[in-house]
Amino acid sequence: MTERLATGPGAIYWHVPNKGALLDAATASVVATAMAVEVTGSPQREIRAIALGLFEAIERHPWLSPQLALRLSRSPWSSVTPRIFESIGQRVSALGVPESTWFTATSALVHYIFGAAGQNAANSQVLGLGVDRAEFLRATANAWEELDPGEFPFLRSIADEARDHDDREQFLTGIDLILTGITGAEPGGSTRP
Amino acid sequence: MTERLATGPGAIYWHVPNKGALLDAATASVVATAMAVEVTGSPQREIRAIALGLFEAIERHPWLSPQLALRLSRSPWSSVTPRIFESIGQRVSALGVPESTWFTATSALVHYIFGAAGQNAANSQVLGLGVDRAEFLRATANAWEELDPGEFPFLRSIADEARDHDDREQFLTGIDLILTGITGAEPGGSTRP
DNA sequence: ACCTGAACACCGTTCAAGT
DNA sequence: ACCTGAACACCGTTCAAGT
Repeated sequence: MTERLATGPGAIYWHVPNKGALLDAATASVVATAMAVEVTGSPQREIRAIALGLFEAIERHPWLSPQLALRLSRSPWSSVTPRIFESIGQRVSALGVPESTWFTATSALVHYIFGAAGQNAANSQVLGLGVDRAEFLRATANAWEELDPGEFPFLRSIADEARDHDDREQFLTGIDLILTGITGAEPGGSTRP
Repeated sequence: MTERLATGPGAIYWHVPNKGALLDAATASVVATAMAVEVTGSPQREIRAIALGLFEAIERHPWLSPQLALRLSRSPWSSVTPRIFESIGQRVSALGVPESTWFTATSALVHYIFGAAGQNAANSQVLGLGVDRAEFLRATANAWEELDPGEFPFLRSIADEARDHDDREQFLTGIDLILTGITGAEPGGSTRP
C-alpha cells in the first residue's frame, strides 16, 4: 500500500478487507464533500456548480477518475455514483425538457464530466512537480504549429487558441454546450457562473 | 508482463524499453485501424462514425481508456491523440460555426467520447464473463426503484428507461446533443447513421 | 481489540550468460 | 542480433504472534 503512516504494512487489514474497499471509502468521502456545496439558482447554474465541484475534486484526487468508472459499473446501486446521477438528474428534469430525454441527457453530462475531469487530472499529475503549465501549453502550441499543413490543418488553426486557454473555463463552456443541446436553445443566463 | 507468449520474461526488453512504450505502440496501432474507416457524409454523420469507431475500439481494448488520457497529457504532439483531435476537429470546422468555437467544441466532443467509452469499457469488463447484460440492467433498475423516494426521485423516475436502453444508441444520442449545442440548432439528418 | 513484522504471490525490470 | 532465466525491487495481502 502506498501510504504506510507509522504502522506496519499489515495494520490496515484489520480495518478494511482490501485496497479496493479502502479506495471506495475514500471515494465516498471525497465525493460527498465535493457535492455538499449548497447551490441555488437556475438548473443550469446549479449543474455548472456541481460539475465544477467534481472537476476540482478529481483534479485534487486523480485516483478518483478510474475509481468512479469502476464503482459505477460494479455496483450502480451503491452510494457514490447514484448520488452524482441523482444530483445532476434532478436539475436536468427541472430544465423543462420531456421526461424521455432525462436519462440520456444526464448520462451525457456525467460522462462528459468524467472524461474532461479525468483528462484534466492526468494533465495536472504530469505537470504537478516540474513543468510549468504556461510553458507546457506554449510548447504544445508550438509543436502543433510545426505540424504538416496538409495533414494537420485543424491543429495548426487552433494552436493559437490552445496557447492561452483556461481549462476550467473550457470545461464549463463544454457543459454549456451540452446544456444548449439538451434544451435545444440558449441555456439562459450569463456565460459564467 | 501480462503476456508471456512462449518466451522468457526478459525477452521483450530487447525490442522495447518498458511496458509504457509497449502500450504506446499497441495504442497507436489500435487507434490507427479504428480511425481508418472511410467516412463520408455530412460533418455530423462523419463525427458520429468516428466517435462510434473509437467507442467500439475502447470497448474491445479497455486498457486504451487510461492510456489515451495519459498519452494526451504527457506528449500532446505525439501521434495518437493529435490524430483523433485533428480528425474530429476537421469535421467541427466544417460545421460552419465561428472559428473561435472550434477548439472548445472539439475538446468537448473528445472528452465526452473518452468519458462515455471509458465507462462503457469498465462496464463490459465487469460483465465480460459471468453476468448477463440484460440481467445486470434489470437488477440495476430494480435497485433504483427500491431507493428512497424523497432522496432519489430522479433515479426512480428513469429506472424504467434504464432497464432496456442501448449503450451504443445512448452514446450516439449524446454526440448529437453536443453537436446540437455546437451549432445551436438541429444537427440535421436522421437520428441514426 | 488492534498492531507487528516476517512471509508469500505477483509483476515489471535488469543483466550476465547463452545461441 | 536476439533470447534465456535467475535475480531484484516493489507492493498488495496473509497470518501467527504479540500487546
